[in-house]
Amino acid sequence: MNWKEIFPQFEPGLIEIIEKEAVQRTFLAGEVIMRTGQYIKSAALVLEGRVKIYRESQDGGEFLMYYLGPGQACAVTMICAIQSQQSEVMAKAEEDTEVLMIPIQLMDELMNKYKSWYQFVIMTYRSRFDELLAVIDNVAFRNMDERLEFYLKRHANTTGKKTIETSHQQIADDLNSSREVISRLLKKMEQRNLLKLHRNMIELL
Amino acid sequence: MNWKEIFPQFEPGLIEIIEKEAVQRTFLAGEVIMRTGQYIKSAALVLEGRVKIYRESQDGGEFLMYYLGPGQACAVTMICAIQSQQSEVMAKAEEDTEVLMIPIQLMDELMNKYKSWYQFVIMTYRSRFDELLAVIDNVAFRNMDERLEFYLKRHANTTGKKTIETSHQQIADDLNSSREVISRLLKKMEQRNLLKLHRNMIELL
DNA sequence: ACGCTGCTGTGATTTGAGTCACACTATGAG
DNA sequence: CTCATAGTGTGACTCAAATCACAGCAGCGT
Repeated sequence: MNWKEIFPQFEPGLIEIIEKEAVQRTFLAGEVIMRTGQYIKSAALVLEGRVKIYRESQDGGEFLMYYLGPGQACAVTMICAIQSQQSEVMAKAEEDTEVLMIPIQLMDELMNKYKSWYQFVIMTYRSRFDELLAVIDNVAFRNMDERLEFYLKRHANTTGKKTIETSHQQIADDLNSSREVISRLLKKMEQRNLLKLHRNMIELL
Repeated sequence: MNWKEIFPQFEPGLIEIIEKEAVQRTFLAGEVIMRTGQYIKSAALVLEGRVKIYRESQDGGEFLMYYLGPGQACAVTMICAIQSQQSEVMAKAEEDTEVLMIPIQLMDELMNKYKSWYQFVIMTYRSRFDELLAVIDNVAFRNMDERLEFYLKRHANTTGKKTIETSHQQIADDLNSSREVISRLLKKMEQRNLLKLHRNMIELL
């Protein structure tokens, strides 16, 4: 996987230094890329696949915040990285995923020297911030049925497919709800002809 | 109000340019500093007073995200400002407040030229991000009673006082709940000797 | 003093969502 | 094929929170 095609905006000097210092890694579907509390030693740029970013509660709850696709990076990681702090979130590979790891010691230098990197980072902050605001909207203002609808649409958007291959239990976990509630709401949506239910798969209409 | 004392870390060159280009403004308690959807033409640094940052829902709900005190700036504003976009949030003066407005055209230049500004901005991102994560934790994982406790403690922290001068209705609005629920929960907390209720005032013990 | 108006207390009821209990599939391993 | 397992459907119940409906009460203007 050639990462230069995914970040065509990067300047030659930047590409050179990344080439020299960064490491490319592969994670299998389901593998945890970074856990809450772990010290961050590099910023991760996603090249291929999909990464889920979770917030964890004390009592084992996992609440999905957003997805990262190719060309995206996790703002939380970057912000933590800059100050070499611990991760506040958990990152998990949803599919087999390739990631470019950039050592945090480089961050300051890259920010100062390379306009394209600076802009990439600012853009990342902006878009992750927006996602967080959307998440807050959902949990603060919306009921479960609307949140579920949002979840399904977002999933479809990030994959580009109109089918969602996952169990009701997984959806319930991501929304910090319970399986029965999700099953019932999905049933209702099926009756409203918004989707069609299959085993381990939901087809949007 | 001399802002240089509030930002002692700023470099001389930075101070000079701010002195020349920035505008100082006063807002009265209750005044809206920035509304959702408004185009942002400057980044705002709080010098004195307290600012509440809200997220608004379509149907008129106002959900409190966090407070800004002296020396703090709103990350949302800055991020929007850098890309000259519309505000995603509403900012309201909680007390009489003084604010330093820095035109957005300067942002890029300041970021590149002044290390102290760069660090201030990164710090701002970091701390606002953390606050947002805390907000998400609360609405995603906590019940109303715990959220209320968090609300009161945060209010006390940002003001430094152990009394909170506000109505139950205002608290309910900030938490996107209803007045009766808040009144009842407060009553329970009073019975547990956590606080004492007065008219328009809550005394923490 | 009188009467508003805004703040607070409290019961009754409703609703959304979580929990419990259990039945019924598909699917895949052996 | 057969059994085990993971996924799904559904009713009954509980609980937190929102809503409805009032009733006091403090403070203020006249």
